[in-house]
Amino acid sequence: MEASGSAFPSDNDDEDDEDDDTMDWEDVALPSYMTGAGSSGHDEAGDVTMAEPEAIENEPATYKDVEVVVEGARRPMNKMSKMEMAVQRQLREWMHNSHVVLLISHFMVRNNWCAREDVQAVCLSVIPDHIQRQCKNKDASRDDFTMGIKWLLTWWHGYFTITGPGLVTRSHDEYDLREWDQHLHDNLLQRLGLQDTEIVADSLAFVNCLAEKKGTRDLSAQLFTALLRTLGFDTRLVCSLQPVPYRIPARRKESAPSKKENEEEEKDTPSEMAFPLRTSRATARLAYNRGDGDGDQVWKHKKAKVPTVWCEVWNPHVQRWQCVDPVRQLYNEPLLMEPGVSDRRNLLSMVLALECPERPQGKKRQRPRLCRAIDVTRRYTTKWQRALSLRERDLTKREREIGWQRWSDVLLNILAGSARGSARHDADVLRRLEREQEELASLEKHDALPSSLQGFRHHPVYALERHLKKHEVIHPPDTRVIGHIKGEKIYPRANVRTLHTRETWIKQGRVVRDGQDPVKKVAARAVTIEKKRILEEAKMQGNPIEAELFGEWQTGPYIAPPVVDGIVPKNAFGRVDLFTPEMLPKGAAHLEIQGIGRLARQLGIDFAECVVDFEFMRGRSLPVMNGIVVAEENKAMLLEAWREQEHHRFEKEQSKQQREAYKRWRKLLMGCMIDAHVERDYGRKKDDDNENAIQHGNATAWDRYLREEHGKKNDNDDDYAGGGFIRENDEDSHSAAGGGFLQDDEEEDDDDDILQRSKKRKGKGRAIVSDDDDDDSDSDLYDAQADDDDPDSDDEAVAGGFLFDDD
DNA sequence: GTGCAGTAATCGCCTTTGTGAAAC
DNA sequence: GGTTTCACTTTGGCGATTACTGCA
Repeated sequence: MEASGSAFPSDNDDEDDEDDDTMDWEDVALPSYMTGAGSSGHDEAGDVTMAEPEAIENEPATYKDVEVVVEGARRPMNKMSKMEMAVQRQLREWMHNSHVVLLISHFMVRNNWCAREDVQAVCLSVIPDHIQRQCKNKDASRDDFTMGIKWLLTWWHGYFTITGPGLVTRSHDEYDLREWDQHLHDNLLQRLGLQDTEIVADSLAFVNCLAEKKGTRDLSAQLFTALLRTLGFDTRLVCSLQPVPYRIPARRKESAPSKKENEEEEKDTPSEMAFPLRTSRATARLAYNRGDGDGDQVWKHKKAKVPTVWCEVWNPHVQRWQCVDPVRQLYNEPLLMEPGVSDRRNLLSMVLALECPERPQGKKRQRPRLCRAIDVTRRYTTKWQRALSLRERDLTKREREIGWQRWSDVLLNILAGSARGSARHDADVLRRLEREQEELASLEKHDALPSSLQGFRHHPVYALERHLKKHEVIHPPDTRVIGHIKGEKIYPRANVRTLHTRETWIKQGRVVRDGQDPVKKVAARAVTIEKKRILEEAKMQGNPIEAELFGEWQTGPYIAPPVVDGIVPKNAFGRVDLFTPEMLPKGAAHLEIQGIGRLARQLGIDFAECVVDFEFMRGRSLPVMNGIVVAEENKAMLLEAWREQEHHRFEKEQSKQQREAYKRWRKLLMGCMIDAHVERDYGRKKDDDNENAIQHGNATAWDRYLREEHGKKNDNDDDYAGGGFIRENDEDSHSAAGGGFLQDDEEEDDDDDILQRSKKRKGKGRAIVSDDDDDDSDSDLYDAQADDDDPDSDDEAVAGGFLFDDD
């Protein structure tokens, strides 16, 4: 064979040559970029270099009738893989969830401040007398109650100046994480204009804002909550959380800027993006920048954008919580607290009402208990489903199947339940809570018929045919039509049924009954390479394959053929499908033990591997196995054999370990003996000033080792009783009572001797014993002398292990 | 301000039965 | 030499959904 610069070739190895002689090779001419001929083939140093990718792409190589075209990169460089996207998505979710927790903590701290006695004392000093007098009559009648709140709202409107919006929603893009790394301590928030609310260090600074009479909308609502509590109103601080979204908005292609984009560009500083208002932005900005007193009127106007913090007061006359917006002077107008759809700085997803924290009775200085936070979102939104979707992504099908709960649901349950469990609420408060929950639940159920087509999408009660998914159908066909909208029929959502292919039904343990016609046919889909080829071929022949879909009413439970004479019925692949436990053949047993199939084969027992699922890898579908299926009558025998085999294996393993241990000990001892021999025969010939030689005399290395170890022990503890090797020549100097090897020249280590010796030292020693009954400490030091009268304590002190001997 | 249609982007679901090398 | 175990690798297309824009 000749290879003219071929990359597949032939080293001049003799063996290779022999093999090559039997093969029919063909000479081919390689293009210049592969042979290295031409200018780019070798660099000046003579190293082989790669040709430019463009050259490869532009120069198709032709080998007789075969054309090879090297394609460029299939995926654009900036496009993320699915896995990268999943990682990014996970990161965003963690950021979102963390932000939610931090915001709740923030509002809980503020809520606690609103309940402090020192804060309320300052509040009382600023509230005019006539309002205080009016509020004292709040329990007299419904009108007095309402009037007290309205007077307070009016006074507050003139008293407090709004300087900013408070916390708002910001997108991921606005937080440049690279900058965070570099300037974390550089008050970056303020510099980037992301400081939406004032920094209040403690309750003193908080109440100082009341004296300064100005602050953000958030602060206004928080201080107003403190005022209401001061006047004896049962008040909750309500906050609509504005965390960073877990979803990234769709990135638009670069095109001519729209009108709105142009408007955005007009903004001078990032901070102004945080103040969206329906009233002219320019007016608000000018007023705010000037710092004149009228600027805040823009925030307080009834048509101003909705704030994210407000209050709720319990009205005993109507037995309901009523909302109070101190910023816009609104009372009991819950639906006006919902932000407009165009307001992207205020997304209503989770509204929490923080109750007044209880202070433990008789302990004024003690911290208040954790306050209860109730999810009251449904009271303030007409778009409940949208609020839920903004909270958190839906669980995937798999997550639902394995019983996961939404993170936000778990969190809200904890927030609502923790205080319920810990605080001492009277029956009245609990009843009030239950009633509120019922009221909120009914708000969801009694949704009015939507007025737009879009409103029917995902509606829990109603459905339109146009919104049915690919695998959905209205069943039965003669379902009663509830009404019409713009000429389209409205059906009950309960009659929307999901369809599946035969294979999908089998995975759910159901099988399509004989003679059933498919309800719907859709284009078949393929994922595996093999299936794709089949589909493509069918398409080219003009007969595209369609997938047949069936409804649950057309299926019945899957019943596998039974076991006969110990033989397990198998599918075409020699296995048993066991996607659900009900699919187990009658008379069979499922053994979920890995490797038991081998034993069954050895014993001549018929069995089949179990397929419980499929997974996808490299464009192929692979079955997921879990154990085997055998005939029920063989189960006991097989399990017994398995136990025996395991026992045998365990013993074998143990003896192997033991052999290994002996081997290592032998090696160590042999080494020591050789060392000792060398030392004895040649060591003494060394220099006389070698201290070791003089000191140890004829002692072997093993002896020296033991002495050194012994010496170390003496340095650490005068008496060692924990175990190991101890050589004892002097009774008074050492004692070993805890275990291990005791070598005593004069006496055997019987218990009486040990007790006697320990009693000699009793006056001096102490032992560490543990006392599990004592909650305050895990272990206590007992003075042995103090327990002189208790004979049991003597034993315990000895057996405890540590004896300190002053000798 | 609201709803609708169109567009673009994200994201979840569907699919459905291996292979070769190393270890035992 | 036969059998078992382990590692390999993280598709990709389509439909549903959502955000956004312009228009009525």
